[in-house]
Amino acid sequence: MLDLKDLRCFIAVYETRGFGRAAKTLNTVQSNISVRIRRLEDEVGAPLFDRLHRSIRPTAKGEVLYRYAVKVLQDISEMEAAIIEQRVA
Amino acid sequence: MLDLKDLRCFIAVYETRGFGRAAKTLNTVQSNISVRIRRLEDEVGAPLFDRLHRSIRPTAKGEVLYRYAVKVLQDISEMEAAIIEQRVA
DNA sequence: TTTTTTTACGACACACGTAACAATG
DNA sequence: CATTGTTACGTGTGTCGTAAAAAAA
Repeated sequence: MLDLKDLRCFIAVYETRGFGRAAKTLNTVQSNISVRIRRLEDEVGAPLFDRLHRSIRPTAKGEVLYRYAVKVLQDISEMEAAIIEQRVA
Repeated sequence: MLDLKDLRCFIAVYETRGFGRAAKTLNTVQSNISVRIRRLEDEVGAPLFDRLHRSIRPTAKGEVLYRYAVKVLQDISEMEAAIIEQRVA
């Protein structure tokens, strides 16, 4: 089942163009990033990044996912802010 | 940290007006619902439901959360559909 | 007695960080 | 050799369902 951590992880990899750099961003290690991305790819049923020699590049599905993932996390931030401020939709 | 399962759980409780009924909806048991809602309330820092004698009622924060939670889950459904259809944002 | 939520508990699964590996430049 | 992603493993944390409790109608 889809997890928000997977989404945050994917976004970090997409934006930093690297598993190791994403790991630093999220204060964790490469191996955790690796398994999360692989599990995401298993769920999607297709690779999200092309592994090149020394860098990675998002696939077409990766590009699509990124736009939606950003929106979802923005909505969640908005929700959290609304809850503590007691603001109404 | 916020979890999508918590959100689904909260929505089920809100819509069914009961922990037990939510449990049936989600194919689980009351106790799991109870701990998830309590953890959500701990994160929010305030109760989301008023426990009445034989029923529950959402608090003001609960009402606010519900609107946003529904939107978040809708966005996620949209994202999942877009990924398998390769549709662009 | 039935229906509700809460709490305790044991078993299993998952997530995390460490470490080692392979491959590239 | 430095940097990349992958894999294996031990430990801890979490999740799940069962069972029992307490309260109310």
